[in-house]
Amino acid sequence: MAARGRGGPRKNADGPKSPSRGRAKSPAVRGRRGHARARGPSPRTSEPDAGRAPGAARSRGPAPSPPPPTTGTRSRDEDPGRILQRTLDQLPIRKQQRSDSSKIINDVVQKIQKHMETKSASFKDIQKLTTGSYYENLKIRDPDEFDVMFSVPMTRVDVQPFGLDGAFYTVKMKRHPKGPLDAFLSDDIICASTMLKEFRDEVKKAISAAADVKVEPKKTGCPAVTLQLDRSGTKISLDVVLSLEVRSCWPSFTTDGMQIGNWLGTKVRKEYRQQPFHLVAKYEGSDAWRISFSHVEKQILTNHGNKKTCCEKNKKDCCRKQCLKLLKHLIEQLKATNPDLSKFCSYHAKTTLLHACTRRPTDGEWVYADLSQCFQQLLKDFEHYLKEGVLPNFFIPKQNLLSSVSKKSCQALARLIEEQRNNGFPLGSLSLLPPPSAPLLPPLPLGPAASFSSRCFS
DNA sequence: GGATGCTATAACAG
DNA sequence: CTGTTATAGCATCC
Repeated sequence: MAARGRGGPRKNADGPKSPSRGRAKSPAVRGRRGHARARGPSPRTSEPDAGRAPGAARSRGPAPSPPPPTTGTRSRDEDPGRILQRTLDQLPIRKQQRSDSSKIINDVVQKIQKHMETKSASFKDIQKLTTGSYYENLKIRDPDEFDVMFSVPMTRVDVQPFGLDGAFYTVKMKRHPKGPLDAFLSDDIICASTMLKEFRDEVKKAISAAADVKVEPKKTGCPAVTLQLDRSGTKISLDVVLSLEVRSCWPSFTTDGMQIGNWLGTKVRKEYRQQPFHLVAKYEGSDAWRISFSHVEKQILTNHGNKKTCCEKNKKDCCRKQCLKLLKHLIEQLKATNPDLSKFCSYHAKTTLLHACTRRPTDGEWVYADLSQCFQQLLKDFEHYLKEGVLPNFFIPKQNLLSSVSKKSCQALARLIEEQRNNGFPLGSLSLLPPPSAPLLPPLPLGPAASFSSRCFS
């Protein structure tokens, strides 16, 4: 997948399949380390700890476009930027945990991959594609959920929409010689559920020797084979997803989607649209496959700046990813105590951010020091979608990601978020998570964050 | 086709 | 801030 922006000397920036955006970082610019702004619980001095969010309310310099409107509710004496920063500080995955989990996951994934390549006729051409939050560096708190797609490259297929919103498609093989997928065909149409059933069986075989890996029962409509790993106390769930990689023009339902022209540029958009797309299988129902652009999402989020240098070392930092992490965190927190919200997922958050980036395309509208305002605005965006009950898929505008969520749930979440937002610090409740490793220290003198923690949502 | 090298990103220590 | 450690991912070499 993607992540083209990474690795290897880029020979040139305009190879036909390179979505590179001509962004080749010159060698001189490399070696950027992460922004070490999150460093566990902040120092307890009164010094500015939250390195990056000092004066959220301060002037933003020559902003190319008007700042997001500030809500008048900035709270009393506490700097909301600081509260947000303290919350953010609690979200990163700890190094040791990351190391432990990835070791376990990589081991299992490699087993499955090897098995498919060597023991299975139908899936021997499969390609591994890592997707989802963890591999986008957007997973928060615990590395306990991983997504890996196993993708079968297709040549010469006819993809037809199935249904009205452009989310599902049937796949027909055109004039084909005998091939490894013949067993899944009926009238040359690839049957998703048959193929997925066999895939699932192969996954089971691949991990049959591992006592600490369990296969979850299949869930109708869910495209994944979900594995539960429990190795010496570390519990991880791994979604293994079967997909078809289609190298042809994107379906017409996507024509008006992914409006990143003003944000990342029309050239970049064109490059992305020249990449293959994926169709993921699901159980039961029809023989339809659901379309997925997770590889493009990953690239967009990696190369998220209006300017090429966004977030590079010694260049301006933006807060797009931070805003997304905070929104995901907020939704997770609300879900944890509210059963009515079970239908909401992190993809709603991600989609909201993508739309927000197209509406406010310049880096100047996402300056790190303005985290507080940017996040408030993002919450307002989300509330708007909830109140309308309509959140268009970023790639397929006709598809409403809230169509299967009841109006009641949408209203409920909108109200909860509004309440948070109008509270002065929407995140007050959030920053209460106990620090990752036992909080030996008394609450910091900086503010109510710590005392909020046990109060809200409990 | 596996080992290795290089780079991007991030956590984290000083 | 700088430097170190770690995973991920691409490219290249043998």
